[in-house]
Amino acid sequence: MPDTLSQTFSALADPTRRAILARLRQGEASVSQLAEPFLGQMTLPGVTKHLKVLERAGLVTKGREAQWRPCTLNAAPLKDAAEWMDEYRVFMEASLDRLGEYLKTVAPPVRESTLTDPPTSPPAPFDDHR
Amino acid sequence: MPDTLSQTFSALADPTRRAILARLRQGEASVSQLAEPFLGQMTLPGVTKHLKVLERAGLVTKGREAQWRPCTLNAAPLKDAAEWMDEYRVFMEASLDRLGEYLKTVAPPVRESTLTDPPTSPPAPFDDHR
DNA sequence: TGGTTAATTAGCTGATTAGTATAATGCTAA
DNA sequence: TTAGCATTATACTAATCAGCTAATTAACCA
Repeated sequence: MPDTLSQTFSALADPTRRAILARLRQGEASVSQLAEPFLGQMTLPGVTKHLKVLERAGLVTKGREAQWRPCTLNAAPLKDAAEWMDEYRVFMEASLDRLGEYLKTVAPPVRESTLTDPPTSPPAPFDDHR
Repeated sequence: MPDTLSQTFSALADPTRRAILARLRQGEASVSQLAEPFLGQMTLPGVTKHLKVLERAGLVTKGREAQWRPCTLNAAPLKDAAEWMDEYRVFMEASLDRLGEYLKTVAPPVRESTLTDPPTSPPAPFDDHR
């Protein structure tokens, strides 16, 4: 019984599923419409399974229209994921700063604009064990 | 051979691993320090495995300090994930707007501040198949 | 040298996942 | 009522994952 956030991240951890979500940004689509780009590499039941994962994660909602199941994007669960990530925003910058420092030691500076700020998160000392 | 983004999301799809990352925001920590909060529910080798997943995803770097392996957070891979999510920002809002609309039909409005804007992404019509 | 601590490896189990092929369901239209 | 399309269900395989115990490596200290 995985928590919601894990289910969301898990659903996103597959390129086929991410492509389906990207396709749904352009609007509703039926299952076979969604499957069409993948039918070279995957069968229709395969796509159905991926859709079920997205559905379980609440990222896709399936309607009914005669024999079609128009699927729509529901990005609400992404909100939680994005909020979780926001906590790491400052560390993303810090990592890039570190990367910048590293590059400066390897290659001559190539006229970067703003790489001058002090590191945003001073590393805490490693206080041995216990 | 999963792509980088899938590896990142996959690594995040576990509460233990997310807790480890959260812990590392406060600075370096040894493996046993990281394991300590989980030792009630999990053994040390279990934590080592989770750390290996995080390491493979590039989210954690392990150093050497005598018999300890001080682990540090590397949030750089999160940058890509965050950028991927940014494409869905507008749809997160749209979902919330839809939620707001729905709530308005169910309960009397409870003095919400700004819930007045038109939907940010007009739903595209479902053009049957083909 | 031997003992202790930190961490990993190896080998196992059970659960989950991604994929397949084929069969079944449900709807529309002739 | 039957044919045909869209979708899902079933049943199977192979691979991966999360967890365990027990054993091993590696470093320190006395």
